[in-house]
Amino acid sequence: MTEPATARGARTRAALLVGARTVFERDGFTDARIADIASEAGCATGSFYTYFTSKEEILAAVLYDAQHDVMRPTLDVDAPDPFVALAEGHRRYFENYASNARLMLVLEEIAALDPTFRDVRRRRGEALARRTAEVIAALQERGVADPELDPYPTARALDGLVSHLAYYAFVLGEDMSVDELVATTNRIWRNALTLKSLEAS
Amino acid sequence: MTEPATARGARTRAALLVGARTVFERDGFTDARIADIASEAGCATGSFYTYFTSKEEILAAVLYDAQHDVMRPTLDVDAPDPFVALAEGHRRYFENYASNARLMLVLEEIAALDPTFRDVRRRRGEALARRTAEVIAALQERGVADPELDPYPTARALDGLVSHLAYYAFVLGEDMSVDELVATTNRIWRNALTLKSLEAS
Amino acid sequence: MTEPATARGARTRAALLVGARTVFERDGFTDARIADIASEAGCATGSFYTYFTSKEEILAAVLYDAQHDVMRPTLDVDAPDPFVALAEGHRRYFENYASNARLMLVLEEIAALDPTFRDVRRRRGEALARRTAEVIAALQERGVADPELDPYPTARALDGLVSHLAYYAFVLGEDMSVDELVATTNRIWRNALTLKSLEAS
Amino acid sequence: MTEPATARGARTRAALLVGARTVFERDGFTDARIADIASEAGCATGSFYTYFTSKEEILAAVLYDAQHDVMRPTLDVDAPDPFVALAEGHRRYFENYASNARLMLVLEEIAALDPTFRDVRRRRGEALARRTAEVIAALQERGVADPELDPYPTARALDGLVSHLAYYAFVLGEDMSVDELVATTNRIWRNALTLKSLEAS
DNA sequence: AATGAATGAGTTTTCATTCAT
DNA sequence: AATGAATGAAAACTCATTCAT
Repeated sequence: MTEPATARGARTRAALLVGARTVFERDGFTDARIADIASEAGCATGSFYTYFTSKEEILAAVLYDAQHDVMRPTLDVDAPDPFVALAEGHRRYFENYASNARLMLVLEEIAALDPTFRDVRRRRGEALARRTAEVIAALQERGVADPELDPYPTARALDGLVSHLAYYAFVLGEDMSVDELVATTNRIWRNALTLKSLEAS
Repeated sequence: MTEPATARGARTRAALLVGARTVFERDGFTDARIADIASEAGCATGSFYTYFTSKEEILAAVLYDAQHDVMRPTLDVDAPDPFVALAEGHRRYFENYASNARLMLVLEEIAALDPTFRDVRRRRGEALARRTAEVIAALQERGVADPELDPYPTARALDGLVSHLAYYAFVLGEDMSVDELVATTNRIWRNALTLKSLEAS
Repeated sequence: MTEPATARGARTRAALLVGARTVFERDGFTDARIADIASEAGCATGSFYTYFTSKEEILAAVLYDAQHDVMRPTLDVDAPDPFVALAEGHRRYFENYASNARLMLVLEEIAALDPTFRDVRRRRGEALARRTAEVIAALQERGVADPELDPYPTARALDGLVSHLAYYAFVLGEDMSVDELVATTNRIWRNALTLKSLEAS
Repeated sequence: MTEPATARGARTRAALLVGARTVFERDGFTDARIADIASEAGCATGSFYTYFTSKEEILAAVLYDAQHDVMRPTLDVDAPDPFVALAEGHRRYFENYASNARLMLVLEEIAALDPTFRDVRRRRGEALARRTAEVIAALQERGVADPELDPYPTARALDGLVSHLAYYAFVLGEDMSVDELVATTNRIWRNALTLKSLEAS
C-alpha cells in the first residue's frame, strides 16, 4: 500500500511481513487473524493498516518475498547432455518448494479462494510452459527430441508433473527424497522427449 | 450423522445434499453458509443439524455423491496396444472432472484447509499410484515398458501429470479440449513408458 | 427487512423499535450504537440484524411510527372564517412536534447526513406545499385571498415559517407556548394572504 | 487554540482552514477525517493539533470565516418604500447562502450534533429577531405596519421563513431562483406587515 | 514547528449453533 | 421432524490522538 517514509516505518513493515509469514504458515490463510499478525510483529492492530489494506495484500507480499514457484528451465546448448541442466533446475525447484512447503499450502488455499490469485497462477503457468516449450522446440531442432510432439501441450504436461510431485511430497507428506524426485522427473522427461530411433541407435 | 428414519426425513436429507452442492459450487467452502444451504434445500436452518453435524460433513457427502476423482487405470492384457485402454480411462477422468469442475475447486479448497481431507487425498493418490504401478510392472513384464523405470514413482509422476492438466484446463480455464488433453497425455505416457529400442525396431 | 413470521419475532421487532426510539432520543443518530438499541430491547446484538439491516433503516421505521411531519392544511369551504381550520391544523402540528421534539432533532441530523433522507424531506415539503397552494388558490377563487400571490411559492414560504418556528421553539428551546405559536402563525398567514381592499371594507 | 508565532505557522494554519473547508464541504462533519484535512492542507496529521484542538474547533473557525448567516435587516427611514431596503438585505442573504450551500448543510449537521453550536444558533436567531423586531416597531410607529402585530414573535416567524426558503432552495435543491425567492419573501413580508386599511386607501 | 508512525479502544457485522414451540 | 428466532463470540476495520525524532 504506502511505502514507509521513515526507517522506523520500514522496520515495522518488515516485521509485519515476517509476522505474517509465521502466522500464515501456522494457521493458513482463512484462520490467520490480522491481530495475530500484528502482535507477532510486535505492533498494534491498527499499524497493520498503515502498510497493507488486507490479508490478501500482505499474503501476496509474503509470497513474492518467498520467491515461490521459481522454475526456469534452461537449455545449455553446448552441453553433451541437455537434460543435466534441466535436472538441475528441477532440483532447485524441489528444494525451494521443500523449504516453503507450508507456504505452498497457503498458496493452494488462496488460489482456491480468490480468483485474482488463480489468475496469477494461470499466467505464471502459461509463462513457464511457454519457456519450457521453447526448450522442447530447440531440442527438436537439434534432432534430440521427438519432432511429433507439440511443444506447448507437452510442456504443460511435463511442468505439471513436476509441481504435482512437489505437492504430494512436501505438502501431503509422501515419502520421497529430493534425489528421488529429481531422478524420477529426469527419467520421465528424458523418455518422454527423446527421439526413440536416436537413442536406440 | 443420523440416517433418516422416515421417507420425509430422507427427502429432506436429499434436498440438503442438492442444496449444498449448489451452494458450494457457487460460493466455495469457506463462503458457504449453513443458512444458505438450508434455504436452498427449502427447509429451516435448524433442520440442517438433524442430518449433518458440520459443513465439512455435508461436503464430504456431496463429494462422495459426485463420484469425483475416479481414475482407474486398466490394462487389457490381450489388446495389441495397451495404451488404448489407458487413454480411455483418461478420457473418462477428464470428462468427469470437466463436469464437476466447480466442485473440484472446492475440493482443492478443503484439502488446503482441512488435514483430514488432505489425508484422504493422500491415501487416494497412493491407491491410484499403486494400481498404476501394477500396470507399469505388467507392461515391463511383457517387455513393452522400459525395465529401468521404478514403477511406483513413475506412476506417481504420470498420475500427477493427468490431474494437473485437468486442474489447469477446467479450473483455471486453460484453453484445451478433452481431445487435446487425452492426446497429450497418451503421447507422453506412451513415450515415457515405452522401451525405446523396441519401438525403434 | 424481513417481516417476522412468528409472534415471538413480532415482539422482538417491536421491542427493537421502542429501544431504538429511546436510544435515538438520548444519543442522537451518530452516537447511537446498535448494541445499545439491542440491549435496550432486551435482546442480543445479533438479533438486531434479523429485522433491520442498518441504523438508517430502523430510524426510518421509528420516524414512520412517530407520524412525524404531519401538517395537512384543510379548507372548510362553508366556514365563515377559513383561517380557523388552518389554525387548528397548525396547533395539531405544533403539539405533535413538541411531543416528538428529540426525534425531530434526530431528523435534522439524519437529513444533514444522508441524501436519501434529504430526498424524502424534499418530496414531503413539495407535497405539503402543493396542498397548501391548493388551499390558497381556493381562497383566491372565493375572493378571500390576494389574487396577486403566486400560490406555490407563497405556500412554500408560509409552510416554512411554521416548521421553522417549531424548530426554534421545541428543539432550540426558544420560550414560546403553543398558543403563542398558533397565534403568531395565524396572524401572519391571515395578513399575508388576505386581500387588503376586502378587509379594509 | 494557539495563535501562530511565526509566518510559517500562520501559513500552515491558513492552509488547514482552507483544507478543512474543502473536506467539510465534500464529506460533511461526521465523515470528515482529521488526516484528510491535514493532507488537503499539505501538512502532516500531527500538525493539525498545533493549531486546533478538535474538529469542532476548526469547523467553528471555518464557519466564522465564511461569514455565514448574515442577515441584517435595515430600515431606511427616509425611503418612500421601506421594503426596498429589506428586500436588498434578503437578496444579499440568499446570495451568500447560495455560495455557501454545502457549508450550510454542515452547519445543520453540527447544530444537530452539538449543543454548543445549537446554542450559538439560538443566540444568533434571537439577536436577528430582536433587530427585525425593532424594524417592525419603527414601521408601526410610522403608521406603516399593523399595530396589532407583536413585533418579536412576528420577527421570529418572518426571519424563519427566509432561512427556511434558503434551505429548501439551496440545500435540498428546490428549483427557485434568487429573484423568485426575493420576490416571494418581499411580497409576504409586505402583506404580513402592512396595515391593510392604509394600503387599501 | 513539523513529521508521520503507532496506538488501541470502539463498533459493526457475520454466522454456526442452540433451543423453545 | 421441522421451524425460525435468539444467541454471542469473533474479527475486521477506523481514526482521533499521542509521541519520538
